[in-house]
Amino acid sequence: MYSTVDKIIEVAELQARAGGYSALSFRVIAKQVGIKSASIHYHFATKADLGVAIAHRYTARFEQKLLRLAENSAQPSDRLEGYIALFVEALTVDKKMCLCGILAAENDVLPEALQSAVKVFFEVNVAWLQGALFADQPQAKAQAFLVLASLEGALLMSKTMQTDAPLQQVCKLLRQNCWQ
Amino acid sequence: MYSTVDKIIEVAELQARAGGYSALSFRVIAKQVGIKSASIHYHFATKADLGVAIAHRYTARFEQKLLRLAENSAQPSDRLEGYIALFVEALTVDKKMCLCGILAAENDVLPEALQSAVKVFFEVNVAWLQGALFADQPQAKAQAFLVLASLEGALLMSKTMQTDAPLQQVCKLLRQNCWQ
DNA sequence: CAATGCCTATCTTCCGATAGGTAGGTTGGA
DNA sequence: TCCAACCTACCTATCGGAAGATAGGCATTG
Repeated sequence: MYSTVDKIIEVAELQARAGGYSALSFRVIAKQVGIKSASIHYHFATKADLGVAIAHRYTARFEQKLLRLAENSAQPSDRLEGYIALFVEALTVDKKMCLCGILAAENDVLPEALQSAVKVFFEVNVAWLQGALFADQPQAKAQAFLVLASLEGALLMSKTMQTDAPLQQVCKLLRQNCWQ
Repeated sequence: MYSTVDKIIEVAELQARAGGYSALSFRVIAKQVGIKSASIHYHFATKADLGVAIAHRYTARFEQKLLRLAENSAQPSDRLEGYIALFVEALTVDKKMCLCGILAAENDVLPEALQSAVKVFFEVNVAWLQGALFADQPQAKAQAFLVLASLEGALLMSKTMQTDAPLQQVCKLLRQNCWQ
């Protein structure tokens, strides 16, 4: 079904989305995958390599969803709804942070290659929001920043405050204010 | 001048604001303070105790600033400006994250007492924003969530993207949209 | 036969934590 | 006034464990 590499990345991503890069443990990942920790080094030479692989896969998946979203929804408001759903699902279904949100918080102690990978995630999102939601608007980029920042921040707050309220309320205001 | 305890908390806070709770190291803190790592245990029995102490001091300081801000500014728009400045300073002066922003990201792997301390920080901020900025407005709480979430998120993005732009643009939109 | 994909065993380094010691200051009773 | 008891604020030395990483071995597969 899934290759060992895929399983490693999958397990590692869930772990990173709970505790960040520093919470990644080869031994814990190995136990969950059903192999030995030394075997992970066969697929990923260093922990930094594993981190970058997780971020790349996460970003690629996100990009695919954005692509489909733009295809299936012509109206900016529908696209916003779809975009919001990505973050709401992270909280309610996975009950986890956005991977790149949590990695961004650790930025200062991340390997350089991983910092770059996280940066790409944000650039991709901002570019998409700018083009697919706010095209032709004078402050398109600022709007894009606001949508992404408020969703990432609301995710943080909802996790910590143990209630969906921050994310739900932020989404509500985004829907109201984005094109009034 | 400063007591050893104060120095420990100060150094630890800076460390936590760079790499989070898991990046706190008794040995590194001790070296910077000029004592031995075992001595920290005299003041803080466990790492969790130290973490809680940092969060408490951080929240207390923040509360004092909010209090002064409400005293010195009567207009909501002036208060927003002062509130925004707190986050802009964190990025441009300290070049660090908001402590509770970064701790919130690690929420799932934090000691329970520290989770609660971080939660209090958010509650304090939301309550202040709600009362001091959006009093009498129908969606006061939602507005408060949006301001705090977008600032925390923008801080994350600006650190990662290595440019002030996200935070600056988000601030600009907050100023424009909060009471239009 | 060689490459693939795992294994065991082990290394060094770092971690938080503990035990026990000590210098210096404070306090209280004779 | 003096001495003993105690407290404060460190110290040295060490513990057990977990971390990432490496070397080398051993099946399976093409």
